[in-house]
Amino acid sequence: MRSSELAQRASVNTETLRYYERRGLLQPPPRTPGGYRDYPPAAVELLRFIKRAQELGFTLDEVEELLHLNAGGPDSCDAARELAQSRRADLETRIVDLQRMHDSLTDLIATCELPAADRACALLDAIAKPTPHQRPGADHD
Amino acid sequence: MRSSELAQRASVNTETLRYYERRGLLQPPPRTPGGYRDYPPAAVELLRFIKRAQELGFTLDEVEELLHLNAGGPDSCDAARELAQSRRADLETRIVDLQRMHDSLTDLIATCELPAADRACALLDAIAKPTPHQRPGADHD
DNA sequence: CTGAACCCTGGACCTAGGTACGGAGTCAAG
DNA sequence: CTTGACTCCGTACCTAGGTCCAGGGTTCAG
Repeated sequence: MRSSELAQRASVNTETLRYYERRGLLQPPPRTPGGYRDYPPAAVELLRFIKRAQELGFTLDEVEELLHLNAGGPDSCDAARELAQSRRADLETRIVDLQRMHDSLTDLIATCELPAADRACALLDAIAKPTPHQRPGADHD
Repeated sequence: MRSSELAQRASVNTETLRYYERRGLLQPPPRTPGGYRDYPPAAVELLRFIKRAQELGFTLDEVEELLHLNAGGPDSCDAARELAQSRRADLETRIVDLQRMHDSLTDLIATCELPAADRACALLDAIAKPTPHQRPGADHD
């Protein structure tokens, strides 16, 4: 199938196909006599794999690794699992970080909601200071 | 104080100071007769404000907004609070997304750990398919 | 006075993952 | 044969937030 058909079926831009090919993520497909790319039907699945993996937080470099792993033997499965576990650990760290930011913002907003007639903005003030989550004085270099 | 001193005290690169100035985030400081930037002591606090806000997930554009807000009257406090609330809502969304990715990866890894002598890699296989979290057939266009 | 250490500038470069553009070739319909 | 849609290619551009560089000026100690 042609670029635009594949692009449409996989919900990506045609330029993205070229980009992936340049990156080595997609095998260069055979060409028609006129020089047009002629993708096999399986390319749709492959692109969906890529998009799905991206959704799971894999970078394109990692997706490429996954793809090479897929081409390898049963040992590759262990390597793939390790990659997934490592990605999962990253995710856990990021979730904790975001949770902490979220809690800090909640504190900030609460501060701001205190009734105070002619206050300076407590929120802006509070951002400037070390958070209550940090040891007081820890930032005091 | 000089660029390098400020940079060191605020734990940023001196180039970052110039960058912030270019962006309008930092007021151009007065210059010494020799043309060197001469920052007031308060600049350290300002930079810490910026870095802290970034940690909280604000973009530099938003930080700039926050700074302008700070220069405004008491009404600005409400605007700042709204910004913080909106940022907090974003954070909530992102946390849920990451959590979902995390759960998907856990499923994937579990699949992979099933004993299966001469399996094809279940994980790679599983990524290619719609997740169990999605309606089966929803992806079936 | 000299050399080191610092600072100045505009502009290029970086990551990641694309997206857009211009000019030319191809293909199918009319 | 012409027209319009599609595709080709290389290259430039985009976001966000910086970072680095070359070539020059300043400052200070010795």
